[in-house]
Amino acid sequence: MKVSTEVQARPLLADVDGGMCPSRLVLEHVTSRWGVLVLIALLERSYRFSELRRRIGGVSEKMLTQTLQTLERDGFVHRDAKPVIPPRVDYTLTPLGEDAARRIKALALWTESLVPDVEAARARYDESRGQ
Amino acid sequence: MKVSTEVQARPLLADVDGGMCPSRLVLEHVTSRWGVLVLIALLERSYRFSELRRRIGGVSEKMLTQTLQTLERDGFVHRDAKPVIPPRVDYTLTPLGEDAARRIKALALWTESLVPDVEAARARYDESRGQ
DNA sequence: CGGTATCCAACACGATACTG
DNA sequence: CAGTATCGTGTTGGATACCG
Repeated sequence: MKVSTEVQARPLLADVDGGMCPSRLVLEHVTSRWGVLVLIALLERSYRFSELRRRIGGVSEKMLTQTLQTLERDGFVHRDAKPVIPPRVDYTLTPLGEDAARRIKALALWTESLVPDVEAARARYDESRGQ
Repeated sequence: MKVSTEVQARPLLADVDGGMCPSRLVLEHVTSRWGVLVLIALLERSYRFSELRRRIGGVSEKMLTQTLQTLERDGFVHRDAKPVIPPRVDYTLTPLGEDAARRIKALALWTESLVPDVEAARARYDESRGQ
């Protein structure tokens, strides 16, 4: 039996041979530009496609589709396509998605609260060299 | 004085006129590919440039430099350049950076714990259409 | 309505070479 | 050692047009 000579032999989020580690991919999906906004929006209620698009604002159809597909594939979002005319598709969070959304929202709120500090730090940094 | 007519008038992380909102930028910096790894590494101790580069692995000089500069400018990382020959530069977390790093690390750990669920979800998704 | 397909510009990123 | 500068390329993401 191999003795554990190294604690944390594979560092957190380290890449594997050719490509990113799986957890890095998940992290990327839930913190992606539109992924964050989708998760936070769906936390309040379920949305239809175009409704969600208006709710978020500034997202192209392509990117919203792509984001929703990725989140659905990862098991964060449930897609409910009703076979009616005109088509109607509702998106909701799965239990996993709710967990993710709450964490991401907390992070987003913390980030917002941080903005003044960060902008002050940037001003200091820029002034100390830009001048 | 302006009265607050709208609760949540500007949705969380919404973009402003031409460009991303400030908090989105901060979120992007701390969750960026190398930003995450830098913060987590510096949480254990301070590192010199090349030391940090080896510790992380797979990061180019350019990207590490860029990441460190961004994090320094935002006030998450402190850069201590000692005027000696050969040059020696130590990087440490600021108090703000420690806060960020702990949150990011928690998120990363949660993400890792999630990988089996996500991979199972993906397998289900792919099978239900790929076939 | 809820997508898909295609095109294209912008940029992120790595490799390499060079500097203080 | 700790960067900076430059270049080339692959990916990202928006606009547009079309489909069931």
